[in-house]
Amino acid sequence: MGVTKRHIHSMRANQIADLAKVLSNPARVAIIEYIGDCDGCLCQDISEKIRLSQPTTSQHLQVIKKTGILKSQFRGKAQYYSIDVRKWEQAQQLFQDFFDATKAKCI
Amino acid sequence: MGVTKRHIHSMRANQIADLAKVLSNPARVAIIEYIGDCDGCLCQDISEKIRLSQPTTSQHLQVIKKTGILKSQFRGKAQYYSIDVRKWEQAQQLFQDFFDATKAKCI
DNA sequence: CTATAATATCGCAATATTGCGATATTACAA
DNA sequence: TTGTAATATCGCAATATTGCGATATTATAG
Repeated sequence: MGVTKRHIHSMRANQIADLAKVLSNPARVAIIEYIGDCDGCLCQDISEKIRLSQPTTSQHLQVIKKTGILKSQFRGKAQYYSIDVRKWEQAQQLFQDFFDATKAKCI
Repeated sequence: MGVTKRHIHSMRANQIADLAKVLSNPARVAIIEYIGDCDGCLCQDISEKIRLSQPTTSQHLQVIKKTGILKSQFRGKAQYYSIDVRKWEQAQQLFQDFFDATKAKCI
């Protein structure tokens, strides 16, 4: 039918898939890389840097933000995006546990 | 237009995205988890375990295999899938470097 | 060779994703 | 309030993904 059958899988499998989906687009990876560089980035600057239109960049930002990995705050008319390091570490841990657990079972 | 613009991003960003795409479906995560458990799994067994049809399961297996993470070998009429630990470690490293590098820049 | 069991591929329908232009919204300055 | 700069949202077309039934392929047993 064409819809991912989330309900038949474990919560853990869905969590990992959800996080991976955020990183499954090179534009979003590039955005995260760029935001890491500067402490607080403008959508406009990111858009220029990754060479995608402002609307497209904004949409990707929303997708990443939905996971909690990004936080933003208005200063003047501009919105400054930065990485929520705590969430970022949690995400890393989720992947790392998955990789480690799988590896351990193979040995 | 609806196509991911891979060419405008760095090779590294594309690599990470490609790998993440494999993990962006919970069925594929579940398959990897299950294959880790048994040393050499049949498509049939995996299909039953994750409760998706045999064709769907086989297709997911091909997608994962394309990255090199899975290897397979025929024994009798059956095909046994198992994880290529070396490739698995490389994949982990790729993610880990990305997470670490991003984190380092934030501090 | 023929039958059989296991897996892979094809073709399809439903849905999701990607990227953009046009437009709406937001927050401040004057 | 009005103008302005920055960001968010809408609506769309093109393409990609997901899952399945039907069927083809593959590898062995007899």
